[in-house]
Amino acid sequence: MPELPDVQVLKQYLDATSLHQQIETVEVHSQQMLEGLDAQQLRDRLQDRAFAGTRRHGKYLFVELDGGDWLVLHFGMTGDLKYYKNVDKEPEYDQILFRFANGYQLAYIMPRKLGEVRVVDQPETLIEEKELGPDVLADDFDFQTFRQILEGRRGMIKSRLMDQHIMAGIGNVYSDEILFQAGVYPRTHVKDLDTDTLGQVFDCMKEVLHVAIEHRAEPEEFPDDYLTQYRHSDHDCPKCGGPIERIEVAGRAGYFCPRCQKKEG
DNA sequence: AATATTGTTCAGCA
DNA sequence: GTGCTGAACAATAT
Repeated sequence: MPELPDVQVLKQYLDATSLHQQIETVEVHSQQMLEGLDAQQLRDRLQDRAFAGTRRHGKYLFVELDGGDWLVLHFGMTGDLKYYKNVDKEPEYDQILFRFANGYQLAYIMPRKLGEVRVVDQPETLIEEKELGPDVLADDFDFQTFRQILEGRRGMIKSRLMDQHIMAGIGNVYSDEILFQAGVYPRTHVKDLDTDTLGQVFDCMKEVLHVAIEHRAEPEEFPDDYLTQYRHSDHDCPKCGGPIERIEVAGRAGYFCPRCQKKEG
């Protein structure tokens, strides 16, 4: 479930393993995720160059090439990265392989092939093209910004949190966790949230995302009162012990506790 | 064997 | 313009 925290962990992983090594070749097992260029063109753009650094915006990871271009990686719903040397460590569903001069390789893993890989001149090019809102963990994304973005907007808070066009990074799973920690019913309309409650949502958003990153985005390691690791089982609410309910919001399954998340704002 | 997932995009509609 | 719904995309686990 690569949402912001997952992508941030992947960024740290790539930083720790794959920077400043000469790329010998790029092996493309499926072209399906390539956007705007084919396998040969991708190889030509990357060969004999090195990854120089990374940036993240929302759920997108940007990898700077030492020649100036940027590789864009989106992980869809099932994407992952793995850095390894020996064939016995080779992961399944490695759709694109970046082979380095030191014998190691970085695999772009994507079992369900709904991802995106491309090359742009600047991250801003992609951000503008996709019309992405500001990254919710950016330093200048403060409560003022959050409130202004939501001001005058219609619809339900869960939908707006997941709207990449107004703010980027939050998906289905973390929107549920944020609203659970904030004690806000997912279907509450934005216009019905008073300033205090909105502040609560904002604080929980920053908190949940930071905590998730600290725990390497692995739900099993999250604090005991987090909902994420229980959202699929028939587990009771980790805060009050009551039953967890499932609802449809914006065409997706949302999980919440009716006792802890009251319907008024 | 049908169904639920996960994110993005787009068409159609209120 | 805004937002919702449903479909499409892929492939797997249950």
